Amino acid sequence: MLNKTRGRPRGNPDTKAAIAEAARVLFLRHGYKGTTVRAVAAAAGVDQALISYHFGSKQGLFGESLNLLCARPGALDHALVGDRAGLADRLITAVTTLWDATAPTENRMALQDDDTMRAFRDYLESELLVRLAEFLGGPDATARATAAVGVIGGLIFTRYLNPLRPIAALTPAEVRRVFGPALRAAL
Amino acid sequence: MLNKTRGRPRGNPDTKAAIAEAARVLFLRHGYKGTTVRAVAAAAGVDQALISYHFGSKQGLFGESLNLLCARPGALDHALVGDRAGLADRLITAVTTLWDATAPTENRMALQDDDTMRAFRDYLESELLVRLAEFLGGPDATARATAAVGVIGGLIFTRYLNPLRPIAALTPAEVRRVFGPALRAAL
DNA sequence: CGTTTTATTCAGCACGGTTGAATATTGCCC
DNA sequence: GGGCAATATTCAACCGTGCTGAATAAAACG
Repeated sequence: MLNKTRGRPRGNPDTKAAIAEAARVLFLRHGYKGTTVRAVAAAAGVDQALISYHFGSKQGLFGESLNLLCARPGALDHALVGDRAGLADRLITAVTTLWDATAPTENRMALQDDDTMRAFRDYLESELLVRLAEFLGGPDATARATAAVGVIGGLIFTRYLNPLRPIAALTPAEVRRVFGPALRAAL
Repeated sequence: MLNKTRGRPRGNPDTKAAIAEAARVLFLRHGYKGTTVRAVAAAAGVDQALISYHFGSKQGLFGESLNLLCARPGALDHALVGDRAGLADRLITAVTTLWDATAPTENRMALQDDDTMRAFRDYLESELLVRLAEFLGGPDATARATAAVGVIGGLIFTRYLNPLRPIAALTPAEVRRVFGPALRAAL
């Protein structure tokens, strides 16, 4: 696209990382649909085709550049150790700290397109739910984990994805107080 | 597209309604992104251009063909009369019957449309929340109503808007059993 | 050194939403 | 009732998007 000579470049620049970084910024700012492959390529100073080459598809780019952030594996891990009594509070705290950090108020609505939803869903379903059930143990572990995921999903939805003013305005401590009983009941 | 003579057709066929109906079916079956304007036009037996003409845009079509179903006002009203003990169950039942009816089993769609989200949010915020707080009464009525809306929002989100398989697969009775404790705790 | 592998640009395809022009029908007004 | 604007429709084309295959140049490896 831009007169950079064809063929492999000199040195070994980590172009893939550069693309991923540019993509991360743009995805957070404009959402999935609002970010074109060409725009990412331009921001990274490379040709559009490189994205397909390195990441296979726009989906792949999205996953590799953002999943680390949103569905950061192990982000909730330290909530899943310790006593059962404090579990609910630890989970809520983990959720609020994680999301309050990654989504700085303005850019929350950008996470509303369907591909983000899918990534998020997969995370809740195959990561959080099974881990929780594992941690809980017992006969109705799955049912209780399901209920808990429902409550946590509700928190994330009503506070971050489609923020209701009264819920988004709460401080983390208030969130704990408001959602705590429900989550404890679910577990 | 198909050799139908150009210009205005005979009689006054309600083509706009036909398009909306075809769109409703396809949107429910394939979701927003998976439904092309051309496909809707073909299903309705008209030219693609007509949908821009009648609805302005694909978004507009989406809104007009589906919004009526989701934001049905007063749908939860009869849950808000009666004793406090059965309130949680009545609310959950109202939600499941309402949404199970509008989205035929398998193909729950992802409502990622901005306008739909906003309408839904406004409904939860200014209808359900204040009504609930009113019904509950007492000093911390608002806090408890907020928590309840969070739980209900979680149910709707994880079962209908962005359906997690384990939750979407539950029967209404199971939903009551799983979400009941959390909602009762919130109230 | 020669060969294979890898990283890159370039040109272009296929598809999706939208638009402007052409055209036929209805509905209104005198 | 006849003329004329408004309306509803098709057709053809545009522009942006994600993606792909060919060409090419540097690196990696023997």
